[in-house]
Amino acid sequence: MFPKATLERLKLYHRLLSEEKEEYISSEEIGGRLGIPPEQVRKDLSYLEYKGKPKVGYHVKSLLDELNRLFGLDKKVKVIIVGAGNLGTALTNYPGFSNYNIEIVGIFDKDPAKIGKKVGDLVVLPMEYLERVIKRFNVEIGAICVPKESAQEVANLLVENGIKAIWNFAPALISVPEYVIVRNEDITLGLLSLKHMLEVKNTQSKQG
Amino acid sequence: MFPKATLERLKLYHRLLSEEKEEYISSEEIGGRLGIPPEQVRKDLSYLEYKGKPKVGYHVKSLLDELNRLFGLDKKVKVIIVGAGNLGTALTNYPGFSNYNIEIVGIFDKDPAKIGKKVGDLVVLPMEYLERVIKRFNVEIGAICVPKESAQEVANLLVENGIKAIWNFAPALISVPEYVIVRNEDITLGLLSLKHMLEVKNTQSKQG
DNA sequence: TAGATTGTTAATCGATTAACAATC
DNA sequence: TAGATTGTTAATCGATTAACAATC
Repeated sequence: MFPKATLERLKLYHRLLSEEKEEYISSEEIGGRLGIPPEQVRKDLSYLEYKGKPKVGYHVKSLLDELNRLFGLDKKVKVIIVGAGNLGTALTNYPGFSNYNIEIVGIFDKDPAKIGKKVGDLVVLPMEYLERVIKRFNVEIGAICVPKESAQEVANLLVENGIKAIWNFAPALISVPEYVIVRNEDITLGLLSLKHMLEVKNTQSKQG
Repeated sequence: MFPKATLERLKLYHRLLSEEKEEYISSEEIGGRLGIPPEQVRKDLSYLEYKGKPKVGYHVKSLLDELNRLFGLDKKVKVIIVGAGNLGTALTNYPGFSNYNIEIVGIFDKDPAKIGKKVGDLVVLPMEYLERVIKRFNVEIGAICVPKESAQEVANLLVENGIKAIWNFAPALISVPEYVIVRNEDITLGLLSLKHMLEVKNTQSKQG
């Protein structure tokens, strides 16, 4: 397939194109807005089936369609969320997901105080309902929004019940069988990057 | 300095070492747990001042100290959060931040219904207090937890008030002067990765 | 000492950049 | 047609891997 780095940039192009109002866009324009050299943009897009038009640029809608297909956005995917704390609630209520053709069909918690509470259109269910909901709605993705101490336990439960991919928001390493996809969204890693950049900048300004 | 890819892995080593109970750890062990070849681990660690001991491995505490210094975790940094919705609340209440030597000193919202509400030990303040809090506490990082429509507006406000780094949780591109550091935590990009991996796996299993 | 593990140099691989040809 | 922009090939650069020397 294409380079890992290219895939990362294709995600950025996708976001940019989703908000683009013009009919055509050039590699110069895309690159300029994202801070990426236009040659790189063209190279990246050359991996796709869709071809741009010399002198005109890339047809936004066609290119977006191609990227949607690539990212599987043309197929609906069901998601459940485990953990009805602030993060799980934020995720459930996130307004942008409809654009990505995913549907949140359940939110779970083990805390009796949270069970029965309404979160958006959903009602927080006890963990015992996990299996039923996964099977009934054919859920493919499970999001882990529990404290890191319970992350592995929840991961095991999701795997046992046939979930295909885990979206892990807990700042913890989880181990799963190799056939299960894991995507980690550990904000503490982001924080390390930020602090590092601040640190580098501070020491540079002292030296320079 | 060292490669960008190395820095990313150093963050993973940092997280792993923070939870390690043994006194020494080998590159084999680190790599095994993170799915990284041990040669790569040694190469990465060779960029640091700290040296491991042949036949013994790396002294966990010393290595962690070195990484803490590298990431600027030995210096306290103040953070404010703009947006007191579920995400801003989740971030404010996040229990792990004390380990990273950051302190959340304020949470802001423009919604009168949210102002005055308690979030952890803090009280949600109106936007007018932003400047005062930033100056008073010498705040370096501002986290944007508002809907994407307001993200740029908030970013401008933060920049005007002298914030050094922006931690952007809104799924939007924001533009800031080049001297301001931006770290984007756009979960919609993570979602694209997940859907792509599912898509690839599904088409592979159909073909294979 | 022998053996295990780190550290480093060289070789390979992959990604980016530059140059230019193709094309509308 | 001339000019602008894409697409592609080749050259460069950077990161990973392999091999092995250093060392406790």
